[in-house]
Amino acid sequence: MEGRKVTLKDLAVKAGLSVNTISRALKDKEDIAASTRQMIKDLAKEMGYVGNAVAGSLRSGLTRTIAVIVSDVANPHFGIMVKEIEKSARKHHYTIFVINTEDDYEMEERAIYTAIGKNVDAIIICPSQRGADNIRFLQKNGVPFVLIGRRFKDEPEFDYVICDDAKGGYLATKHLIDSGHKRVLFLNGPIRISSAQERLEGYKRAHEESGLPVLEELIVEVGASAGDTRQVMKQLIEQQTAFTGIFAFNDVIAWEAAYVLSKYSFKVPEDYSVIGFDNIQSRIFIPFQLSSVSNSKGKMSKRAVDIVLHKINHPDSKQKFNEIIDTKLVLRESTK
Amino acid sequence: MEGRKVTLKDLAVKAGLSVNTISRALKDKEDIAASTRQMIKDLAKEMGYVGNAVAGSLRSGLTRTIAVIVSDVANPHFGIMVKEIEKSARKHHYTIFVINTEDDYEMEERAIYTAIGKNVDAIIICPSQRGADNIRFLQKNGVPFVLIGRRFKDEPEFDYVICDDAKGGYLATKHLIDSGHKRVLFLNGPIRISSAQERLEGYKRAHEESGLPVLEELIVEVGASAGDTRQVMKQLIEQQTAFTGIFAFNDVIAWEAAYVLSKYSFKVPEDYSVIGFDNIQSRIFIPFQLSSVSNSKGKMSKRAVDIVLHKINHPDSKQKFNEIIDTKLVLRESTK
DNA sequence: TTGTATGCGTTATCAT
DNA sequence: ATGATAACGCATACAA
Repeated sequence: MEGRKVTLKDLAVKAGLSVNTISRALKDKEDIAASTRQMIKDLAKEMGYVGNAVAGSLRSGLTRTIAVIVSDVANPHFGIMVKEIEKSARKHHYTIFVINTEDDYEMEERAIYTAIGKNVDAIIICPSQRGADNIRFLQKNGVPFVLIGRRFKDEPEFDYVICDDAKGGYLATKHLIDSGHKRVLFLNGPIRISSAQERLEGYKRAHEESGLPVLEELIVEVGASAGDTRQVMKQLIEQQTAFTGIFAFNDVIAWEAAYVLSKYSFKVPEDYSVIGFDNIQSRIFIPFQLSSVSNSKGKMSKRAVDIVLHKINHPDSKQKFNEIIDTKLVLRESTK
Repeated sequence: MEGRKVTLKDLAVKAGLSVNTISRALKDKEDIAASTRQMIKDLAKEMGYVGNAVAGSLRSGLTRTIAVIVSDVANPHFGIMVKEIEKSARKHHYTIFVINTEDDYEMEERAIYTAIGKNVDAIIICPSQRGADNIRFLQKNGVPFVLIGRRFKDEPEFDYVICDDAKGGYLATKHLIDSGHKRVLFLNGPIRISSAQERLEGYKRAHEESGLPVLEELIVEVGASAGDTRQVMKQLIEQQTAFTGIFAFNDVIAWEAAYVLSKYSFKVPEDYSVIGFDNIQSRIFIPFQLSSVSNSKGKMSKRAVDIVLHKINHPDSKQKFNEIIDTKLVLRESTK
């Protein structure tokens, strides 16, 4: 019984009834004889009928589909968020498109066009922040959307869910300082990204509060591409830059930094304390017990779904969503 | 200019032309006056028009959408595959739905229904293997699909792309045996899964070739849920099961095993050699240099996309796709 | 060069 | 209780 998909029409012909009777029987409408309804349902099952949601959506205008646009699902940070978003969306009978942008502006633009073209009911996007035009286009287009993980401070109109990056950066840095580290290296992410800016704020505030100077040579930007951190760390070590603590923008960078240290026969935490951000350890068990900042990706993801669902269901609501999920320190064995 | 999405009709009204003139102008058909075309394009841009691909797909029957159904995107193994699939699909102007099954049979069934209902052009699925009915339904339904990473030996009709699990299991085990390990613990995945069965075959073959006995007490099944491996490892250590080498079904399990060993103050590779499967290290830099078996997830993913595209474009082709991608050993610092 | 009619699969409305 | 018809947005065939 392979080949073309079975349609309502096929069932109608087979049953000798009208398309519309079939449709309503399958939808459990009251005005269809119970016997007819049962007969039709049996037939549908037998013929392997699966409703064409696309056709239906043409009428209703809703596709029950949400686009999730992120840098890279292979990065555990986003992989976890996408998983949580999918799980939450599925509960509400939504399906998700996943599109990666590699944090590239043009890919982001194409992703947005694709999503709109596919008539998604909403978009959850972690913006590349190479510019705001893509997001402005979204806004203008009227598709409900919410930013996740990053925000535009200059664009108060864009709804977002982020974690408390400033607090996270503060906590991590303060922990190192309180443990006696006077020179804390910050391996930060690209500074165009709001979370990098805000974690840096936290880093600075922790220094100021402790009366320590913020040293520009200890604030280094590393790219997202694997291996970049290795390069940077090697150089810092070779030129004997002085530091004893390391705060990394995320766990992946922290791991990589720790690896380089071990290559130079340094021990963590004996010689260097290292702390990351993301707390991926709570999801994937890695034999390097990295201290980190937990940013509740599960909560962020769920909120993002709730927000877009709210916007879908209340198109006229003017409610603003500027949500900041709390962050907290998770100490393991890489700091002392 | 927020609100409803702009349609061809909106443009038509605004331009004082028919819907169809607009449609063809935007598609660069030859029979539209160059001036009109330009005017329409400018208008479309100004009004933020984005074509409704869904409506079009109702006519063409094609949605340019592929469903990717896997256990869990948050697992780096699947995260990497999904990323590669998306990348490859995007090149061909396809968008992907991602649905997680948690390896649950009913969630798998719902995932398949959802995918078919959304009219996807094809499905790439890593089956839960709790039964073959779901896949048989797919087959019956006529949606092009291909299995990825797992296969059904009893169902030669199902196309698949897998890696050479038997060879991988053999290579990993043989490497440990050749290094002098006489008792190799196999922390295997759920045995219902074909890749677990086939890696086990390799494990056994390596033993037989070396004249070593296969000891049932050294073959242990661990669940996918995080923490499961910890439990199992603790028990094995506490009851002083004798082994010096560990071959793990995947890197995540290997990491977790290594962690438990370190908790008991054992050293890797001095006290125990550990080898995993997946070679995630090549993508994510982790400060624990795990030896592993590379299964070319990038290649598998690309082939999976190529195969379903072939099936989409040649609906009448009877070509069978039973592809086995080579595996190879990648030695790092966790074995000796 | 442009407009009109039709159909994709479904559902809502209005008949019968 | 069931059937006929229109409509969703677009693309195609054909008419003007």
